[in-house]
Amino acid sequence: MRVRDLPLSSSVVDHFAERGVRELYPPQRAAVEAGVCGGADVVAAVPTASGKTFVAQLALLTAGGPGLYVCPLRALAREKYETFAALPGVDVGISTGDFDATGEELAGNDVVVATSEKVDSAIRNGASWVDELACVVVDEVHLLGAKRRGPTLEVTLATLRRRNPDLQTVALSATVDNPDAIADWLDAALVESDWRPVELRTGVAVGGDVAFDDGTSLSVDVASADEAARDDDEEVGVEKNEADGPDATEVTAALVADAVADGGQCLAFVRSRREAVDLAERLADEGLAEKLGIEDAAAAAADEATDVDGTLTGRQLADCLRAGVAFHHAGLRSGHRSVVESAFRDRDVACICATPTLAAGVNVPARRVVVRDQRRYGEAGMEWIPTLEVHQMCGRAGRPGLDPHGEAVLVADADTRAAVHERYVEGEPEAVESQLADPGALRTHVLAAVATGFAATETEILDVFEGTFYARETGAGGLADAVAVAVDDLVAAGMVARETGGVEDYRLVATAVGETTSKQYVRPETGERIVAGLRAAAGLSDATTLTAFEVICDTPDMQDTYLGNAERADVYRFARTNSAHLTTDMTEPDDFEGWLESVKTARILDEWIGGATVEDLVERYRIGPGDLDSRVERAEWLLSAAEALGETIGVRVPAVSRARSRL
DNA sequence: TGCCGGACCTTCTAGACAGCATGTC
DNA sequence: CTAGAAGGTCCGGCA
Repeated sequence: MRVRDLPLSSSVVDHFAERGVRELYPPQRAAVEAGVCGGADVVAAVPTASGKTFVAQLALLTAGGPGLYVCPLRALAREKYETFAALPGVDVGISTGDFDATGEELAGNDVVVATSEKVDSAIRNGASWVDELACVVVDEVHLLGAKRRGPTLEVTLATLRRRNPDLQTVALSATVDNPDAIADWLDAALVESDWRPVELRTGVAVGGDVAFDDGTSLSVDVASADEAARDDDEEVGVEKNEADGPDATEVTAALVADAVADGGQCLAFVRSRREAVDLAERLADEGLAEKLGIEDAAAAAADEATDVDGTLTGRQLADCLRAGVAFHHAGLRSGHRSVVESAFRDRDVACICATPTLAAGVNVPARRVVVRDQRRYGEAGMEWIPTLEVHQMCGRAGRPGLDPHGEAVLVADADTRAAVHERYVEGEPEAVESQLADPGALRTHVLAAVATGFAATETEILDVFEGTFYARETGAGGLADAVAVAVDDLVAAGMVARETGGVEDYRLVATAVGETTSKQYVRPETGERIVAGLRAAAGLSDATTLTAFEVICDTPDMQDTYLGNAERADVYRFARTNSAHLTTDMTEPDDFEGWLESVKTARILDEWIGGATVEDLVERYRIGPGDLDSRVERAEWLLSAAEALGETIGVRVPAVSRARSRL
């Protein structure tokens, strides 16, 4: 099947031809046969890099009306915005929290790219363009299984489809265990495929020996440092059994060096941020830049990193980059992240050592992917990383047109080899499960349904949820009790009121506070905490910016910052000496630990507006530069929500405005 | 007395969405 | 209930 046979304008056909796209990939053909170009609802569960974006473009271009492309990450939204904007004759708009593109101007676009939260927010704020859509494409739908963000995805999609029954829905998913359930939910045709443009082989490494799933194998020389270690073991005797091979880090280093010697780039995934940095520094000694002959470009990338800031992290990154290596995790500022990402795409970096950020983020394909750690510290101690996640890491292997094939290597030892192979090489990815039943998620979406006027009774709320993945899987009835609880909670929180019209006949309406809470896109618990905080602050004789920060940092919408043992006493003392400026009685909070963390965050933010530098704060409070940035960003948002809430309850706290303007 | 090595203890752990008005190029 | 790596501390042995 050829591109020019599709119902596309000749300029669009030319556009694709210029990029070498003339023939459809098998999964793309299957999507066309399923009717993406004819307005049919389609779910495509295919690997990353198998041409999902093209399927999205087909749907959007042939929809005969405005289209919406929903994706989970702002960085992804920008990436897609650029590829769509390159299409001839297509007006594209972007709408994410960090990107200016105001309300009604989106109505004129052929395609709008947005995050799911932004779409949800647009609906809550009554944006008109969402009702005029002819087509919605949801990228990474499997994320509806995500704890916090999954529910908003499914409720948003359900609402969109309910308000616009003719809406064409195209959902793109990673390969998961139950794509049929998703297709069934959307009444869509299912296209399933594990075809990839570049062959991918996955293997398990024990010592320097890798056994791939296609029967091939590979041996790399692992540094001799571990030989000595093995001698030591013998002396100790039975203490350690000889099954313990060389160190996983050494194996990883050898695998990276091997790929680079062959002219290929590598991605190495590890468990924690610090280990990503450690690995990168360890690899910096290998002279990878020389092996790839990229010294000059690597030095240029290092200079770019240096220009971002003078943080310790920035200096470490620059040093690594100079040696042709980089690390990547969420503690990096976005400036550093994009330096690393673009340097890698330009082949100016041989290897990135990363936490899972990179697995789900922007496109950074490599010749070889090494997954050093398959277990990670989680809620229940050491947990196996979900198969889906590991597959997404592995899926980054293989650059179309550049690599003969992609290789994914899972580093194990003799003890774990079988388990790793079974779980990740043979094993199926997990099924996607709805998280809507979570009480917190339900509260916010029940409030949104009431505040927007879509529902005025519990029955109508259930109607809204009827189109949800949860309802299709479990039956909407399963939600009835939980919704009743959510309504009670919201009434108790002063977000929703029952307007009685008869004995059993009452209507649910959002209170003024409930309405602005929903429109400001904060969770009900956050709105409640802010309202209480504002009232308390108004009663304080000396409310300062610290007061404002304490209130917004004590909400579930502010991420908490780690409070080390050594710091605890210090923060406690800080809280005591500043108790006149805090809205919380120190003997009161039932979650004292959590509150102390909030105080720490508030203190950081207060010093930030007081003129402290990133370098200083990062060092003194042991947080990543990127963590500081994201907290500042959130504080701006929450302070504006606090201002709006203050206005609706008629309580003015000047310190809030002061804090906000100084941010 | 001073240095070094090792047993033992302590610390720490992935990621990232949202509002809005005003100023600036 | 379940881990494991890195860094710090303290003690003992040795020159």
